[in-house]
This record gives sequence, C-alpha cells and structure tokens, in this order.
Amino acid sequence: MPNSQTMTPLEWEIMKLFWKQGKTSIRKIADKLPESYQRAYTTIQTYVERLVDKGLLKKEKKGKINLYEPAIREQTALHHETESFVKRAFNGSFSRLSGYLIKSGKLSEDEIEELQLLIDHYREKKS
Amino acid sequence: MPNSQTMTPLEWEIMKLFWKQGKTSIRKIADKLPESYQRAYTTIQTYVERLVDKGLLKKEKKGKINLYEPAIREQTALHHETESFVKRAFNGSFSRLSGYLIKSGKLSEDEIEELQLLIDHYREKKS
DNA sequence: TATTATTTACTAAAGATGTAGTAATTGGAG
DNA sequence: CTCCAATTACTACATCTTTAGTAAATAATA
Repeated sequence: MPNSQTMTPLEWEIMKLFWKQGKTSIRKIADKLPESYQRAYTTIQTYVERLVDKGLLKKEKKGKINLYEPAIREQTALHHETESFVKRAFNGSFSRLSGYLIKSGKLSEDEIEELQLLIDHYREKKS
Repeated sequence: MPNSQTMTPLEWEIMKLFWKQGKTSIRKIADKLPESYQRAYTTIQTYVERLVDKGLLKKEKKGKINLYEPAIREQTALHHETESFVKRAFNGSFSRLSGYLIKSGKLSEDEIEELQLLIDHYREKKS
C-alpha cells in the first residue's frame, strides 16, 4: 500500500495540481498554487520532496532537472481521506455522514436533485 | 468564534466522550477511551488542557478538583470539521462529496434507502 | 564565453503534536 | 490523624509540520 496518512491542506493543494497537470516541475506547481497557498519556492520544494517520501509522488530525473508526478490516483487518495475522515467524525458510518449532509442544509435544491438522479441511476444498475 | 482548527483523532475521541458524558473529570475520560486510544493518564491530561486552550472545553474548579465540559456543541464541531474536509478534498462542494459517496459503493443498499427517505422527507417539508 | 538566473540538495528553526514524567498537593482508608 | 493513592500543575522531549535560507550546480542569455 502506497500510503495512508492524511494530507494537510497545502499537500492536498499540491497534489491536486499534479493530478491536473501530470508530470511536471516544482516551478510549475509553485506558480499555479492559488494565492492563499503561495509560499516561497523552496517551501514548495520541501513539500514536494516530502510527498515523494510519503509515496504520493514519483520523482524522475530528466537530464539534470527533476520532474514529479502522482504515484497514486486522485480517486484512491479521495478514498483514503474520506475513509479516515468518516472514521474520525462519524464513527465510520457513511450513512451518518449522508444523513448529516441532507439535514445540515448544506445541499442546495439542485444538489439534492442531483443526488436523487444518482440514486436512481444506482438503482437501475442494481436491478 | 470558538475555534476552527481541525481536531486530531485522539482529540476527537476525547471530545466525543465529553459530549456523551457532559461535565466530568479527566479520570473518567481516560478510563472510557477505547483501547486503541489508551494513553498514560497525564497524556490525556495534556490533551484535555490543550483542548481548553483551543476553546473546545471549559474548565471549572469544583472545590479542589477540576471538571471539564464541552464549550462547543457536537453539531457545531461536526459542521466545522466537515466543512473543512469538504473544502480540502472536494473543493468545497458538498454535492461532489455526496456523489462520491453513492458512486464509491461506500453506501449499502439499506443506507441508500435511508438516504432516499431523508430526501423524501426533506422534500415534503419544502413543499 | 562570461554573467545572471534558476534549480537542486541540504540545512535550519519555530511551532504543533504525541507522549509522559515529576513534585507538590489533596483525597481517602484505617 | 497518618499514610498511601490520586490529582494537579508543570516540565520535558522527540517527532512532525511549516516555513524558508544557502551553497553548489546547471541553464539561459548577452
């Protein structure tokens, strides 16, 4: 298993860019980070190297320059993170989370509509 | 605003006990923690005091003994945590999370049924 | 090619987290 | 009241996280 620890916000942000960009350089990532995540170039460098250590990125030397790319798919990471979040906050119950989502008023009309469609779709496949 | 940072697993576990027990002592909490979260009494003490510092618990001296109780409701904490998780992992979109839950197969038949009921219920109230 | 800019590798330091020990005080059992 | 147990307050310390600087190597440009 590649890894399992939970990522910090900045780590996420960096990974998201890698998932979007594919194989790329630290410079590219550093430049594309949203404002609130802007940091010194070497700070991003540190993060990226640590993500390599954690097994979330692969490092590759192209000539003398370093390129990095995801070592794990976004879906997989999402699984891990969601799982660990639900475990902590909702005692591991996904349905409790779902219930919370609906009751919390966090979903708009449209989003609930969308959910309904997903459920319908899911059921169709099942039957 | 009481606070906003995200809690660590052990912090959650402790807070959950306080939410269940109400005003109580460190000893009670330390004893009731599930096995995998058992720590030295003074470790729990440290955590509890830090939770006070973070504004998540209130401390009260009853005679010479310290009692603690939640300074924030479970619902509120859940809101904060879910919000920050969704922001990180799902770009802040609750419906993306919902969609993920359904498609991921994380929900059982029954849970989806339950979700359907919640949706129905929600719609009834709306109309 | 000489000079400037960028990148890499390494180091560092402050703050947070995880874990717990100790001294002093207070509480409880005889 | 005396002695043992529990609690409180404080301290300690390793590790992880966040942030970035610096020196050396490499690339780009005049």
